Amino acid sequence: MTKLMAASSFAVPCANAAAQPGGFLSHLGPADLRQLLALGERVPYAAQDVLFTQTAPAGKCFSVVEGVVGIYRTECDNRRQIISFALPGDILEIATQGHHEVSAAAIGPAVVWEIPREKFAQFASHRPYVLNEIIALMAAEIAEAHDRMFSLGRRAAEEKLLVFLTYWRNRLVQLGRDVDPLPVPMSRRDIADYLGLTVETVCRTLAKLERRGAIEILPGRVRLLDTEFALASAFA
Amino acid sequence: MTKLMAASSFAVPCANAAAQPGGFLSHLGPADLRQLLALGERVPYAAQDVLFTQTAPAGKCFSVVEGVVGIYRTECDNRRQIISFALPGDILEIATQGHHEVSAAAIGPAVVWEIPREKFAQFASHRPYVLNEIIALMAAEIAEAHDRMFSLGRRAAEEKLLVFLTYWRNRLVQLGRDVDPLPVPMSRRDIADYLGLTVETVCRTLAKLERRGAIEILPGRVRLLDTEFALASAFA
DNA sequence: CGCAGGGATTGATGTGTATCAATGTACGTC
DNA sequence: GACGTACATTGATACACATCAATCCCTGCG
Repeated sequence: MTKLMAASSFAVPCANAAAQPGGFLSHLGPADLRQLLALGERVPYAAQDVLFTQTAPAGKCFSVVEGVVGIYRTECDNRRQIISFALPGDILEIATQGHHEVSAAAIGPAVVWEIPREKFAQFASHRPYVLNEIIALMAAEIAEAHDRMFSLGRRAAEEKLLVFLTYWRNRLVQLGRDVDPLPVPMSRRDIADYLGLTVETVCRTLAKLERRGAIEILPGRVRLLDTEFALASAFA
Repeated sequence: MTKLMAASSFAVPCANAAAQPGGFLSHLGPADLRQLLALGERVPYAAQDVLFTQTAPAGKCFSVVEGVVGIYRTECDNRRQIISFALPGDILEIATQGHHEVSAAAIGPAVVWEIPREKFAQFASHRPYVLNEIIALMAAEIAEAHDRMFSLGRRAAEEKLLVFLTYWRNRLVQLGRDVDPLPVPMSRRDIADYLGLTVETVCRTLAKLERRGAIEILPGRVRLLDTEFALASAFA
């Protein structure tokens, strides 16, 4: 298994970046894919490293290969709202013109595939079907943003946490990860900034859910026990 | 002035829908534009009328011609989060596949230009440059969604109101509207559902801002007096 | 003109979450 | 193995916003 993975990674470098299930350009042929990958480069990041910051010129687009990348917007007074956690296969800033309007930082060690914007534009310009892939990708991003707005504006802390945990589990399941003790690589502060809460409220609410038997808190992980029941009133 | 507007509306029916400044397909030539418009139809709606609802099949896309349309997501228990207020020139559900994941309703009397999805897809299929317009449109929508998430997650009620009012003024300015007493056609409930607050908090916060001399509340309107100062700490 | 109904406003009160503060815990470094 | 630092947790308290309730106001309608 491991050998197989290594072999295919060697044959098509950075295959993860583009061929993740449900990920970007999954419908591209191998020839296109190889050509596209050759235009970019693999860049490793350490935990907390910043990929790009809002207001900076958007010269490249990015695709997560390994690890988790936090996308966030900040205000001058240290307030931060995490927009999303990007996982392998996710594309960042693919249609951004001019300047970034968000920042991105590695949650833990991460590998990112980066391609200069003009090279990608050139690649796409004589492959019209790529544009449709981009549109589908952005449509999914917009739909997810709508979910987030509802959660941020209309859910209480406990429901925010439960929705987040089940969402996060589903994302990892789609990547074929083991989620029985669900890995939670981001800090409590990251979760708080993602949900529009404070660190303390996140801790307390998780503790409350644990006392109730809905979850079990482990170092760096959370075991989901009864979240479907706890969320019964939250889904239409 | 009025005569001129009427004349040009006659020459190119529904011109508003697509040729709004900054609106969709503003770069299309007149021939393309006329052909596209012929594929759809003008539909009038009364206040509160529903254009489409979430989970319904997304058979058409929409462009607001007159009035304001609220885009929102609801939960079974009456909770509602308004995603955005669509104004003339705005396009709705242009890339939605399958089912709507939001609902839309007219805030006041409105006119909407509607085109069957497959007809539009056919129109776009042999005009690759249209796809780039769509991508730019969606990129702007995503950027705005990021703003909204920050506001919903990280701003207090007063700041939410001030940011909303200045945003709304800017949007109307871009449409060439008179904004000195700023028209506010949506109800307090709509504003509350847009900002993630309750009706009462919206009323109270507006009253507080009025007492402070930042705004003046008029029937159906708000005069902005000192919002830039009041927002001094809110912008980076 | 009087009535009815829905939105807007204001008040009294409750509560969820933030804030402030302290302690606990894990991990990296010397 | 001791220390230091950052993160996590828990407690006490404050406050912003929600909730419940009443009144006001405007508009449409008989």
